[in-house]
Amino acid sequence: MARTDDKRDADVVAVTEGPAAAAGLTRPAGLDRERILRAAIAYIDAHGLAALTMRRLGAQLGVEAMALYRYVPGREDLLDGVVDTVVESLFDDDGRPDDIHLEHAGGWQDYLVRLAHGVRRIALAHPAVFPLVASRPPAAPWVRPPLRSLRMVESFLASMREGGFSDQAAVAAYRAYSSFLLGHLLLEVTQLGAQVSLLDLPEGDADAQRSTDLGRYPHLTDLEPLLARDESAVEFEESLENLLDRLTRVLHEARNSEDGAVLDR
Amino acid sequence: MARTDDKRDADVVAVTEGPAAAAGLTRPAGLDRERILRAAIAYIDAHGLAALTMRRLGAQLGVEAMALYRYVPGREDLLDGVVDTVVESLFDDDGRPDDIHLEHAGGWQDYLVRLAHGVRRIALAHPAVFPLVASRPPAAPWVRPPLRSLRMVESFLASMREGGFSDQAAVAAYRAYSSFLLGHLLLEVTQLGAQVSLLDLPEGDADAQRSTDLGRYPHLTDLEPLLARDESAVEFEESLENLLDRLTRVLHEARNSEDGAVLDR
DNA sequence: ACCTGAACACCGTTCAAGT
DNA sequence: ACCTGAACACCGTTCAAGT
Repeated sequence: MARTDDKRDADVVAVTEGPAAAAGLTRPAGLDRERILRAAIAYIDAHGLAALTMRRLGAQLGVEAMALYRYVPGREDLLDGVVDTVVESLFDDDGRPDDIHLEHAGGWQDYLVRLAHGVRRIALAHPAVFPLVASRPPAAPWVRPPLRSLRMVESFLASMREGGFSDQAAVAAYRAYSSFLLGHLLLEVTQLGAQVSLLDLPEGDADAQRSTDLGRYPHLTDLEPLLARDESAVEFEESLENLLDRLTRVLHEARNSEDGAVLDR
Repeated sequence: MARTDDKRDADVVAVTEGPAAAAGLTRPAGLDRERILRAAIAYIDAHGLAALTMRRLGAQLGVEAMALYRYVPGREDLLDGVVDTVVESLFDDDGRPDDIHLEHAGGWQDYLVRLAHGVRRIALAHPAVFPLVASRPPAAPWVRPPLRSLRMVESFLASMREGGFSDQAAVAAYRAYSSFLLGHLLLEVTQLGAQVSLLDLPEGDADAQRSTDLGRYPHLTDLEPLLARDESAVEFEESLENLLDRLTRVLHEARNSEDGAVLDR
């Protein structure tokens, strides 16, 4: 479905900044791993992950699919690259004036808040890409949980240690924090996708969804208006605050009773 | 890769209980939506999601791929069925003597603990299937977050209301609980997959992973032994307990100050 | 050096045909 | 009624060939 034979839209990538455009030779060719990755992200954002094929991505770049293999070993590696690009975009301050670099200037609590908001921002900016973050095998599998961005893990651990967390507490904090972030954002992003796919994919059986007989589910029926409300942003802030409170408590308790009864080794 | 031409293993489904096996006619044919779904789950567990194709699933069942379309509208629908089957397996007590039915007998706290353990059990039993739970579009998209099992949402809401939670508090609890559960289990399951894929997919470049130069990541290097420890089970219990404490606090606060300053509407 | 054409082995899915 | 064969449009990927 959704044929687009009538309209050639091979200029999605033309939405670049413009500095290299004046060079003169970067228009149709100038293939490049980074350009391919950016095009892939744009394509996934526009058409969904399932729609991204090597052939279509090639066409989008004005080239045959086979040309991509000069710069990318294969489709799986391409997806890894997409995830890495999106995650790393946290660090190159792309025009965000406020929460500039993710340094640990304002203390660990401020850092965790800024990091959470940063990750949420990229998740909402690329809702169709974000699930990949959770499903791709990690860069360093021995890190539990593995987050694919070692740079982010490193930055996290540094902040917590600077903030006075013991080694064990820093690692425990990393785990609690990353599972909170992943869980919340994945659900939020799935919601976005669900709303879209209702108007998009099934093409007209939106009532088939509503006709799910809720007769057997009185509480669900009853609470539908509350359940349907989108409180994601508020809940995100509340959960984040709660997590910070918990971590702060752990830190203070450890300071008062100055023995290491946390874990062995 | 991983050719298995030498061994015909079309009897994966033969691991059924045995009552209908005595009927005599269920051996090679007897195709059936439920049988197909069970075979699909077994296949994903054994070979991963990416390896599941209609053709291979057909072969597994001793049939051409095209025969499956009599019982399943297509691959996407098949995957939905797989998710639903796995999630609903929570409710048919499949030989678990202890945490029997998910009724709200022991109060809502006991219920939440049993539900969490039940979901964790099926996640760990089908680690390759579980990510689908998070990525498939939900049955009722207007439920936020959408969990694909309306029965589970209904059961959850009933328990909380019985426990004295207001409508708003019950819905808020549902959201906090489901995002905790999803986040934790997804990370845990990803870890499992990462360990497996190291020995499985790349076929010998396990050192390529370790050779990721950690020189630029001093904290990571430093904390490697702690980060590599699998404390999933403990962390799961702790996070769950913490969530329950929080919910209990909310409930009591609401009882003491008997006004509804929670939300508007 | 960089891209293409043709080819290979595989997909999901349809449908007329077999039994 | 239930399954198959052949076919269609599409995949990812390889590789010799073009420029």
